[in-house]
Amino acid sequence: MNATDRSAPRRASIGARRNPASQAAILAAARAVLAEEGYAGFSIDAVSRRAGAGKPTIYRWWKNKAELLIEVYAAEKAMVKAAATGGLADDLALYTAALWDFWRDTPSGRTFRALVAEAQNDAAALAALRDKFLPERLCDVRALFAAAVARGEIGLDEVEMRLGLYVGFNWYYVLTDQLDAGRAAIPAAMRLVAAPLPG
Amino acid sequence: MNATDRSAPRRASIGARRNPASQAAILAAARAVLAEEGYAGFSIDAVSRRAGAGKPTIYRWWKNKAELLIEVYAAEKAMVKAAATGGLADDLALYTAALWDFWRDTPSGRTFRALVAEAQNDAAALAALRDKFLPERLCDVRALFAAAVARGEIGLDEVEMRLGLYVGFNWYYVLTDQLDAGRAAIPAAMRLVAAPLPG
DNA sequence: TCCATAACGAAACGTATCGTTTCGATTGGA
DNA sequence: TCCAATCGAAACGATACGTTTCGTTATGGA
Repeated sequence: MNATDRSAPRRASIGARRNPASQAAILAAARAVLAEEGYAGFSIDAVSRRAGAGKPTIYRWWKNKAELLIEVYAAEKAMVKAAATGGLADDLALYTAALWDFWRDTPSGRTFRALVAEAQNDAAALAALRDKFLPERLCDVRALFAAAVARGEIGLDEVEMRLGLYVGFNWYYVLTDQLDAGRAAIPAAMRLVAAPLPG
Repeated sequence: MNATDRSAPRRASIGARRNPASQAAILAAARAVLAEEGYAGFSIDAVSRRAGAGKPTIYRWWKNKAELLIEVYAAEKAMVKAAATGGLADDLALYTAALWDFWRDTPSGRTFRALVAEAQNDAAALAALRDKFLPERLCDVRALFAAAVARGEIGLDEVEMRLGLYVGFNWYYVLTDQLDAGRAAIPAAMRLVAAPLPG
């Protein structure tokens, strides 16, 4: 039983308004639980215990588990930077390698996997993943594609299809926990994603 | 409460051996629960009630939820046939369209999504998905790639990378419940998956 | 200055799930 | 004949969910 590692700091009420320290403590606890136990151990009860916070406090800040997961992911400062070397394939390969490092070196990979799993449980979580989380996360990649369109490398009407291939490639390897094994395939795969349409 | 829709057939013991009728009833019940409620409602208790079977009987046949899920998927007669028109892109496009129909028209899409979600919960489920379920399901697609290698369309050392792109493309659309919206992108995406490596 | 207001953590609620165990009844094979 | 293994039913203890209640705390408006 190491659920009580953090002796509860016992943040008392600061009056008739929500305590930001509670929110921060809950986010940190959620990140820690995900990092140490993965999605299997990620329960509201566990986060509550770890944060020394009451469950009502959690539900006061987040509607459900999925929303908490999304914010945990977002709180992890996205160190994934979009490169711009001039070729879409190289840009994507650099970006993807950085993303996979990010997934491997932070709790974010596990958070992401938890989010996808939660989305299969709960329709609201799926909607949040598809319509809110994903568009935000794909912003940088979309910019790379847009630049390639501007350079005439690919057609504008091909962006969504290429994006589907790109996103799926990432999802497959992270969801099957094969980021290390699949790493070598990144450059060639990105060359295909960026390749001119044959025919 | 429609959990007791099926009035329990009450299959008594048939002696000192397991009753195949129980296995069949459990599989059918599992399929029905998945079809009607999705992964959220897919609990051992629910399947047990629906099948009119005791939970110990379920655990006598299957080690855990993931194994039951895998067999539910396998029991759905795979109507996805591999085509062979002579070109990898066309073969993949035909196969993928059939697979997506299969996912849409049977409980198999939901079963698959449940399996992926379960794999994020349970390490054993992930191992079963990656090392047992996936290789079996990818057999036909691998044959298409192998034929393309034999024809000289693609290199043998590119198969795994292309397979990663192919599988991920499918996963992304089914896991985000966008099979209908993504359908139009199949042919072009498969042309890329089958395209010669540029550079 | 006073006090209604709202958040706080703790605890317990009822419901649900898991995987296991116990039970009496059933039936084939040794 | 009787042992053995299965059957469905029921209950177990543990855990999780999301909610409610409780006594405490301190702010901010009257």
